[in-house]
Amino acid sequence: MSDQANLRVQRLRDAGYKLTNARLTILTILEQHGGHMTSADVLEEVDAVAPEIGRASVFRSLDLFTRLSLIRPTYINDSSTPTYVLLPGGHHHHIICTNCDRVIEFEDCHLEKLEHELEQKFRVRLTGHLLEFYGLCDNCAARQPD
Amino acid sequence: MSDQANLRVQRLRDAGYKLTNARLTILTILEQHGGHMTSADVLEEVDAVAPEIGRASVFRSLDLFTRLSLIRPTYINDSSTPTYVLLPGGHHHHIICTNCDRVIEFEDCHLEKLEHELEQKFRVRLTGHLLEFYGLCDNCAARQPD
DNA sequence: TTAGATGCAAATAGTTTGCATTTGT
DNA sequence: ACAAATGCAAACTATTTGCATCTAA
Repeated sequence: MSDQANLRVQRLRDAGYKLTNARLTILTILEQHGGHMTSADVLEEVDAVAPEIGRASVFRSLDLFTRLSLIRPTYINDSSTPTYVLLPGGHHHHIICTNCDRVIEFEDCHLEKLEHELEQKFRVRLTGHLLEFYGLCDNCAARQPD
Repeated sequence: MSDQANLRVQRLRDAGYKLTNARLTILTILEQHGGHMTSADVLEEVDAVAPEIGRASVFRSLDLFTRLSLIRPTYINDSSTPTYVLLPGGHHHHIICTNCDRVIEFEDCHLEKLEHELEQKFRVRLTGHLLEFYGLCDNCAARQPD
């Protein structure tokens, strides 16, 4: 198990939740897929790997992980179904083409400073963030000039 | 009609879409509510203001506006239902409490530079962005110490 | 030991589709 | 004039709930 994965398991424990087979399986699946899966993707993979785990548990786990800021639902594709994104300790940001739904990932910085400022200003405790830019990818931009 | 609103209408026209009553009504509703509405909120308001507009048109319009980067669906509350956020010309960012779902908005900067860098690096044409931080708000942080 | 989590299947939303009709340009 | 968009209602799909059973701590 990767360090990142251990960290997530730790967060589960720390928050007082049980480390069940369902939760561990789903977390592992998310990690293995690079952390970009729709709920349907997860359901399908769970069915393939551990068919004894029920639909409901998948949704319950995804909800829990979201509350713990381990993952974040976001609308990437056709909308209507969320894509869950792993929120790593580090950075994870998107450029989403609003025409063809292509996703470009990029590493970014400059946000740690802002994060600290916000924590002080609003007295919050921040555990993750997601930055998304929207627009046209190179292909779509070329085909659709002003 | 505000300048911002005019701008949005302009974007619709420019993209070659008709300026129908349904679209205009829905856009107006979004503007009037400060740009933070779930699909259910919009449906309800449409029903109150212009009951002749059908459900389907509401969803079709929200999809269109999303493709045009006028709005963005995001998971703010209980998940499962999207909240649509107006993407203004300016800034509009969130801190979302993953415990009580409170949303704190903040103005931000430092992103224009990054936006330009990304446009050049990936040859994309960006039209909007959304930055969200996740964690515990002051209330929830106080009640849930390490 | 026992509160918390699970799996199942049925119920509930939320969203999309097909098509005849209407509307903006 | 006519392609594009609408409204309706029915079809679909994704998600949630209730409850008896099981399990991690």
